[in-house]
Amino acid sequence: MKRPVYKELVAASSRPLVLSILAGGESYGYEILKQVKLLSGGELEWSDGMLYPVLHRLERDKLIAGRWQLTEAGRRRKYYRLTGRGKGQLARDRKGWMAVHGALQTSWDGGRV
Amino acid sequence: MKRPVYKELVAASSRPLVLSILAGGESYGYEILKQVKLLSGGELEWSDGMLYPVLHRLERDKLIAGRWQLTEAGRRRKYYRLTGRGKGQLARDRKGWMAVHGALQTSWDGGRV
DNA sequence: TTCATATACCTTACATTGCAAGGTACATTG
DNA sequence: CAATGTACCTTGCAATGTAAGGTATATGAA
Repeated sequence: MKRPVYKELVAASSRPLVLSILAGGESYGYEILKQVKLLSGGELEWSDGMLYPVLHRLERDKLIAGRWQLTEAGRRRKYYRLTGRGKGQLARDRKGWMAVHGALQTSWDGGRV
Repeated sequence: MKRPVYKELVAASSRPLVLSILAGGESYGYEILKQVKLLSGGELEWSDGMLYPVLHRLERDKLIAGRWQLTEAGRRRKYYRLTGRGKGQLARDRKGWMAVHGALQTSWDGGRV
């Protein structure tokens, strides 16, 4: 049984990862869950109870925009796309992430600055 | 005025970064704050109101161990060192971080898996 | 002397977040 | 007809940083 990534790390990566996935084209909740698993080589498995509130927040903040769609099979889906604001936020998140990653790398390499 | 890193990212990196700094030798709160700033090239500036509770939690969980010391100047400091448990936690945190970082990198590179 | 700055520690109220657990609904497969 | 997969949603709980406040001492400048 794989030990899951600690939740603070999930919280830190959820927005950049969702925005980044949507930067590659429209997607919907259930599919995003599978994309995250695929992107991480199976290392990350998000719960849906965590993802849907994330999507609602991102939509509320106008970083993504959603539209309901019916599949031929008769199933409802909510497709999301990245907005202009979302693109900007993704760039900032990425920059912040890389800053922290750099600090961690440096400290892991022995901490010589 | 620099926009600070979002708080979820601070939460995700605080434990691994503190443990990693202490893996390089004993240190104390005030100094750790400066080391973080240095390690990140000035990109990260933690507040002390965030760090002290982190140190208390890590000590409570036996990942670090503290001892009070008086400087010649007459100032009190609480020095912390990494414990065996702390070493193990650092290794796991690092693994988790790299898993998430890998997923982000892949998605930033275009998402082809 | 007096004032500001740096050192060095601590705590509380508040908003935010993932997690666990629960729910609804329909299609497909055995 | 039962189990599984798809696809969405919500609530209660614990944990966390932020902002703001506090205490205390040393140093250096006006």
